[in-house]
Amino acid sequence: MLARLEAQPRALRRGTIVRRQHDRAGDLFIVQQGWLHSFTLLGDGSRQIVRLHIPGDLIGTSGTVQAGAGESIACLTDVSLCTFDRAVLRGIFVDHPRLAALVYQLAQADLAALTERLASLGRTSARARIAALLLETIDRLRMVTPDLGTRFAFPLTQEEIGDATGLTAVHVNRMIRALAEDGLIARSNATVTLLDERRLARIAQRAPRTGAFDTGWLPDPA
Amino acid sequence: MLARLEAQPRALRRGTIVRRQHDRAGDLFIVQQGWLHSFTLLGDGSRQIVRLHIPGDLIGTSGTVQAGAGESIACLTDVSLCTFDRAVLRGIFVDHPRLAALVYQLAQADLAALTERLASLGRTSARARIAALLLETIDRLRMVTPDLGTRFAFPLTQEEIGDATGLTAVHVNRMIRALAEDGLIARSNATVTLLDERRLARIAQRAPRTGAFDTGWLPDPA
DNA sequence: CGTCCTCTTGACGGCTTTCAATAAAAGTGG
DNA sequence: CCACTTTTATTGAAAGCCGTCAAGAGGACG
Repeated sequence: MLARLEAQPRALRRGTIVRRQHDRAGDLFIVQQGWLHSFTLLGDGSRQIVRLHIPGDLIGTSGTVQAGAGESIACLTDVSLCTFDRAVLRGIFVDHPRLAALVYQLAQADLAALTERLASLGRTSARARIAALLLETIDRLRMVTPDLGTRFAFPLTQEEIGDATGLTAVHVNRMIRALAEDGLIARSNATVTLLDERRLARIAQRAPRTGAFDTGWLPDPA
Repeated sequence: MLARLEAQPRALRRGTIVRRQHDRAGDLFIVQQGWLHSFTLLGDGSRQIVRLHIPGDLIGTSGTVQAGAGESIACLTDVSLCTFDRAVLRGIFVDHPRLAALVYQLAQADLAALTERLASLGRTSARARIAALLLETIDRLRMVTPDLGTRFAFPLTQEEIGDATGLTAVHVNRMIRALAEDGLIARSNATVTLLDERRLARIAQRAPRTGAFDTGWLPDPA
């Protein structure tokens, strides 16, 4: 069933807008390669990046509630994307209850991530927000690549980092630079190395991570 | 099926903590009366209120992903709460696919709400955040009470409003007071009246609201 | 009737934004 | 592979929004 969803990938260039806020949005996507971000535009034109998407993510699910998408989705890098209609979701809910419950768990995981980001934007300093963004990102990458070290590609401009953390690009620059001077991170090209995750976590005011998905309550495999 | 979930309500006093962050959390709740809020505590002790819960809400769903709850839940007023085990959810996914899809839509609606709040905290002023909180609240109340006017009970202290909007209680006071002086809202006791929703929406930098739930893709009723 | 919580107000300081200018890097077309 | 353009990164100075600190008033509750 899952394999069927990942048929016919589509190739998209960096900068491509996959979906625009308020578009009719019946499609879902699975990211096969590359990074994307979903974002909202406010009345004054400012942008808030809500979520980063990496390979393996199921995205575009907001179209399952209301016909109009609540957020835009765009490519941060060149991307390979698999598309399917939300009618396929119906089939999953009808014929594959365990898989449906897993999809539900994905939504709950997204909620948990947004919860954490909300606390970061609402209650922590610029320095803390950037540390939190880096830690969240490496954590997510490690779910896909468990043997990932402390170094990873991070294809965001400082302006995009600002839009993700609620800061200006100028201040992002100062804070990143300060983190580097303090020996907490190192940068080269679009790659970041976390030199002291323990201390970064403290700076980010991070609550201790909880473990893996709990599949105990799920329906039995069909 | 739904009626079965709302059996045996439990009465809780204002201030009661229903669930604590990192607790084992297998239960779900449906709010029958009263308001609650879910929140996270950060490393430095500051609090971020993530979500307000009103009668009709299905809450505590984060426990369906990981054994440890990611957020705490507490009562803002005296509350009447219906509890059921998440094993019941399994039954829904197996035997009631349409209902399961509706539960999934609820999670997506929560995601959309959090998305909007994230943009509010990340990209708007103190004045805008408070306007946004009031508008979001009245919109949600209207989903349950369509004939609600412009006046509603709002049982949050200014400190709690601050924790919801990422501001200090002192500054919340100044902004609320300013909104009242500008003829945008009126207050008495724990009740708020929105005097000019159009202008409030502009101040809040709000994206235009999208319509009702789209149930077109859902499985047919059993 | 006292205590605690909540609301209110003023002064001051700091973190972040804004404005502006330059350097460096990346992308483009010849 | 080289000019040229556009994007991105970097740095400084000044202003502003919001936080912190402090103190007092009003209400709720026991």
